[in-house]
Amino acid sequence: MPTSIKDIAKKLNVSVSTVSYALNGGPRRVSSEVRDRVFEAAKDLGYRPNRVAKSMVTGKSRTIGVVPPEITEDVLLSPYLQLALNGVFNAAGKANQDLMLFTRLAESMHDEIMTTILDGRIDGAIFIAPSRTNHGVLAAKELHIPCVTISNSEIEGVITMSVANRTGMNLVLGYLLQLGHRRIAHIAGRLDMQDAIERLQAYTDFVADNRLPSDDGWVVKGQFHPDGGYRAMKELLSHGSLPTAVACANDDMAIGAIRACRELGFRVPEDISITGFDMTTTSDLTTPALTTVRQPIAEMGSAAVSAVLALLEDKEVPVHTVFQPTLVTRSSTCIPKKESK
Amino acid sequence: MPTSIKDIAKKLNVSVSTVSYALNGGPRRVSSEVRDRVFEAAKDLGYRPNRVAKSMVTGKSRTIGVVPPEITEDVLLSPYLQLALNGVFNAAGKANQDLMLFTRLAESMHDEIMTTILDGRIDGAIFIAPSRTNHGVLAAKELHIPCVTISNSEIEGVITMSVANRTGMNLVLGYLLQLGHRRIAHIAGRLDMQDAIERLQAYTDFVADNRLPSDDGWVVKGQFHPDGGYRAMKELLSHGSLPTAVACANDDMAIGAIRACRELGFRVPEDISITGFDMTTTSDLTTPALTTVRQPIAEMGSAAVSAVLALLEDKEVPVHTVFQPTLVTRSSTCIPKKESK
DNA sequence: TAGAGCCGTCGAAACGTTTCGACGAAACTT
DNA sequence: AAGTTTCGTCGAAACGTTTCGACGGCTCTA
Repeated sequence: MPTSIKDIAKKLNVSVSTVSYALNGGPRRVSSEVRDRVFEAAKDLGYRPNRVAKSMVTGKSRTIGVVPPEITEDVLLSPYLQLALNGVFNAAGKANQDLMLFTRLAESMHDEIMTTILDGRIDGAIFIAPSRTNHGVLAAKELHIPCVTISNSEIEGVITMSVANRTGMNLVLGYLLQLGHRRIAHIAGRLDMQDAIERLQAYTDFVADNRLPSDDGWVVKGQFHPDGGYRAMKELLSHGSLPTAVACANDDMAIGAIRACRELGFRVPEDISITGFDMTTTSDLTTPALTTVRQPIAEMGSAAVSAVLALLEDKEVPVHTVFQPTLVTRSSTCIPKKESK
Repeated sequence: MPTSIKDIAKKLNVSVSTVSYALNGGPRRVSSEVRDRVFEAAKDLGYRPNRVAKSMVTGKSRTIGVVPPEITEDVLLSPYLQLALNGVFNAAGKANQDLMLFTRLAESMHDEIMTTILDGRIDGAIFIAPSRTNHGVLAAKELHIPCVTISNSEIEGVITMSVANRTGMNLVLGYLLQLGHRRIAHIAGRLDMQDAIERLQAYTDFVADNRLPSDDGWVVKGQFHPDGGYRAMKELLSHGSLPTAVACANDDMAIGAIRACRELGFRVPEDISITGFDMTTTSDLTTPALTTVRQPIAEMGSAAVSAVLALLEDKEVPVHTVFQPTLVTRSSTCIPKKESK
């Protein structure tokens, strides 16, 4: 039904190849007279090139696949994913690439994923925060498909854009220490994820290195969501020995933690300082606005797109690019009040 | 390079059609013996079906296009778009459809857009909150491509999922009135968008119908972003005659408005009640949490996906589906304090 | 003015599928 | 036992492109 290159050829009594050359300015020259007539006919007939057909012969689609962390209901509501997707989106736009968002990779196994991803619709894929056993990544790697992850779990041989987690954690802990805090607790993330592990480790090391008081109850798991943070904070506050500051492994949990404090009558930051990690768009909407660690996610998204493009051209790409986080001090932290040491 | 159906056929000394029948379980039957051998060979050779080739012959791609409002930097950071995209994403996953996110439709004109969208990669498109002159929508409509909008600007003949804006506004204004407010101001959105217009109109009518006091300075434009809301609120507060409540046309502006109040020393809600619209994920992170109007965006996304799918099967779809909003009362509103009438 | 080289054009193959018409062989009819 | 179905299979066309080899006609150059 839609007009094709053949229709133009027929109408003009020229060959399809000539039409193709004319339309693409393509690898052979065409007389300007014919070229003009081709364009005119194309316009008249309302011709639209069929990208699928083109893809089939060229093997390229000018489309990059994006795979969200683990596909469960409402992933896209995660502020972190929002940030990352936005970064990738902006960069893709600039690079003239569209994005293919995979929706059904959740429960699928290795084989099925390969089938879904590697079906020719995309040139390369970006995995956002895949778990370490993510089948898609493994599949892509195995088949040498251009594939980049925005993540802190390095998977051997997979191009990764990551953030210096330890640095970030040290930044925030150093700041708390400098304010005068010594009794610092930590709400950890999902410990099956590398980020959570690294941030926890940075905390443990920091406490040891600076000979800060520690307490078994001061490390609580919060699963990276607000509710987890909320519960973790309640647990911390019901504990005998109270910290003066709590460093959370991400903003979402910090938000939950603040809510828990408020409910139990603790003021933030006067009674207890709280910090986040990620600098999501939500982190300055809370009261008080969160002191947090900014990950340059937009830049990472952009770098990921560039990396996929470079891989497509068989260029060398460094396996591991580490981005430096920065400290963002806002009002959820202050000098601790003097009291029972 | 990758193995194709032909390789399987060759290896097994059968025809490609037989292999295709075996793999797809149809449309013709294949002896179970051959079928088994085909599957085995497919596995051995690491066969992955090529979706692009399939698309070319079937003309279908099992992919739905999603077009964000107007493509400028950082669209994806908008909480409203996040909500809508999430709704579409969830529904698409359930319907076994992937999503194609268009990144480069911003400055393009009519023709170019048609070329980009209608190039065979998608079966249908969902436009999220397109402006009334959106070229893509017009193009899709013109060419009878399955196309659905999630929007309140009805475009003639285009399937639309919208929210009853007036109802929503009446809900929130009615609530304020019931609390005892009579001096109510409005921060309006971008008046080139239908939502903004309808919400403003609902406000104007409500004020007139209930004979509420009104004031020229009580309707301020806020452009739908937090900064706009912030500036609008400052303007309102610097005005001689103060309202006791401000109904904002969306949550983002309400967030800005709250910040402005705080900076100028007004307490929310004690001195001034503030309401939003949309119930974005951010609306309960503010202090106080926003009283707002919930749009069932997830449902709308889901309905949009279903509609595209139905259109693809040539089913009839109602041109206009209106969803009912609900009032969410939280703590940014309270009874006005008695003072100078 | 003959040979070389370039130019513009054509026809055909290729990409990986799906599906239709054909056709023998086997399985049912009566 | 002859006719009719059904079954499993094959070959080929089709989808809309790109691009390669071929080729005739020009324009150079010597």
